[in-house]
Amino acid sequence: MVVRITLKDVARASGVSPTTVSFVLNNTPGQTIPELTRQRVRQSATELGYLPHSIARALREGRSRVVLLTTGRWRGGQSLDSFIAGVSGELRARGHNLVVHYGEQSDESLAELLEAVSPRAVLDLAGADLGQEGSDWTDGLAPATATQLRHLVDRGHTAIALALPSGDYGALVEIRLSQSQRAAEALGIPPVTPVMVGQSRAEAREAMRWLRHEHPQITAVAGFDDDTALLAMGALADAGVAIPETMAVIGFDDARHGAIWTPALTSVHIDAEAYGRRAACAALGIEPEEWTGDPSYIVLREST
Amino acid sequence: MVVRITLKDVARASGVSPTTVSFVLNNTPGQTIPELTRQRVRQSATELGYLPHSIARALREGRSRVVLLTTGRWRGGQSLDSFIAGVSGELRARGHNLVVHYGEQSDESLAELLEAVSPRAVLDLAGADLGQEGSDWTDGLAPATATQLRHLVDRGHTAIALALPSGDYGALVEIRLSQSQRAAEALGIPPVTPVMVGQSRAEAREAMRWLRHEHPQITAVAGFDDDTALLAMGALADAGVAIPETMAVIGFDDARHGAIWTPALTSVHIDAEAYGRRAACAALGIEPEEWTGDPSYIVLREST
DNA sequence: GATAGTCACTAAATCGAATTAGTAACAGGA
DNA sequence: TCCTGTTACTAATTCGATTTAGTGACTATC
Repeated sequence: MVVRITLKDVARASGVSPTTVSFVLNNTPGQTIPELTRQRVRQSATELGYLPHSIARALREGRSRVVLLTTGRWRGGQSLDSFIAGVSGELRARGHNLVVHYGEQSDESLAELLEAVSPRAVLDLAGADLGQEGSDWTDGLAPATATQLRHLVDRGHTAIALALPSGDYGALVEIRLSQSQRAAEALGIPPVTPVMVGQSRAEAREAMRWLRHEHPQITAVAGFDDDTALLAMGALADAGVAIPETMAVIGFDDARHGAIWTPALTSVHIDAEAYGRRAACAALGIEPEEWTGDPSYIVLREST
Repeated sequence: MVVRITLKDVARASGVSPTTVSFVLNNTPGQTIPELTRQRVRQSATELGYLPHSIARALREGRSRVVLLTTGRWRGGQSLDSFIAGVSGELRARGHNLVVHYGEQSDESLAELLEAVSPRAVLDLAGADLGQEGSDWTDGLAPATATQLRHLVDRGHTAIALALPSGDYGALVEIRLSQSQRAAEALGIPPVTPVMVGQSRAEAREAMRWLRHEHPQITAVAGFDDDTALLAMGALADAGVAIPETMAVIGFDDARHGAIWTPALTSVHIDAEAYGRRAACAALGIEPEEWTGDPSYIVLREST
């Protein structure tokens, strides 16, 4: 930190010019430098503990080797954590770093941030990348959605409701719904019945009352996420409905606290690391590695 | 992005040298520049939409106007969110930006990250800043801890257990415990009884059985956090204990899902924004603004 | 009228790495 | 012998803002 080792220092130590050092350390193609010299340079670089000053490099190259991830209002959930871990790991392996900007941001502050970091790329979970279908991340949810419904179908349920939250989840609610309908079709069951459970226990009770009155044939509720599922499950319990005997409930994205409940909530665990790695490759403009199948699985607890 | 407006452009537009522009825009002290010229410069700067290129600036100044927050394993909770919001807001107001690095990091990758971002300062929640007593953030929890116990005392409880999690919470468990003991003393009640509820429902049941057998006089459980409190509450419910009549339960840090439970969990809401702002000032080496009292309050639900 | 002091500026160096445009030195072919 | 090509390098410029060290022009003082 205090004394910075620069290209010049390495050049001096190895008896060549800074230019040559740069050529060697960057493996600049089209340069004819004998192996002996290369070794000398590399050795004194490691001996001195040379680390390229990335700000200088960024100034020259016009952008830094940092990728910025903005999450917007998106919060929590196991899958976000593993997604971030995946992005971060992949980027690191490719000489880059991940940096996360939290919270919703105005366009203005985003511009400032871009200025401040000059990232190589931006992964915007809040905006385009999450909001519209077709991104890796949202497409990644489709198999998980299918996993959720398949579990219920495997247990003999065919009339299924999808509990949806109200509040600021952006386009994600729509996406999950349409993915569920597609999955239902593929599984050969009738379309799922969407039901808004709102944010509070009272709203959820009302919603469940409506559901059981209007759709008495329904025997299972799939949740938009674990909180939504828990809200529905609590409301059903309040109404004296036996879970899972009369009504099965399954969550989504395996938030830790689903396990604490009585009955403990069955959920879909999404290993989003693979998506994270793919997203990282996409951000760097690299062809992503081969796809290794669907990384979502059921965490079986008591509610189904 | 594509066409960058530089100091030179502003200089050309306003008919002065880049030096003068820099002096004007940075309000460099000790410079005698008439107000008329200043206005001219400032006007063409805004007209052209000039934004200083912070990488160039960082290169010159030796560090960027970014503050890095590393969270380590610390996860979730309302208060982390508001803490981050506070830090972020304060920094922005002072011309800086916050960037969060998630996940535990090796020293090596931290060094890399520092290289990549050259932050003005680092706020390390995982390490020193969180782990040891005496930091703003952990000291900030003391009044919240007192709030938690005071609520129980106000409701007539004097024999109180503190439910603690197992797992990787670092020094925070110790800190909360010692703060609780201090608060208990100040409130004139006997020391709280620590009880490890573990991670699973089964462990929690065992812990609650032990607690009720060994300390039958205890009438209230305070949680390390909401998940811990919920775990304890679920175990008590399993054992047929009436909540809050026989045993009151209160959480900490008001995670959203506490409200979904039956009975809904009373908790302590911590408005950590103020702490965040103070932490930001500390990071920038600025004397923080005046302290405006304890920003924690009780969210009263059904469990107390 | 010489000197000092302010005013209103500017030229040039600087931060560190990347890169373009070279240049000596030598080899091989016509 | 001259010319072309290759090898093994290097000098100098660039990225954009900051900052030091000036420089003329003018005013005030002795």
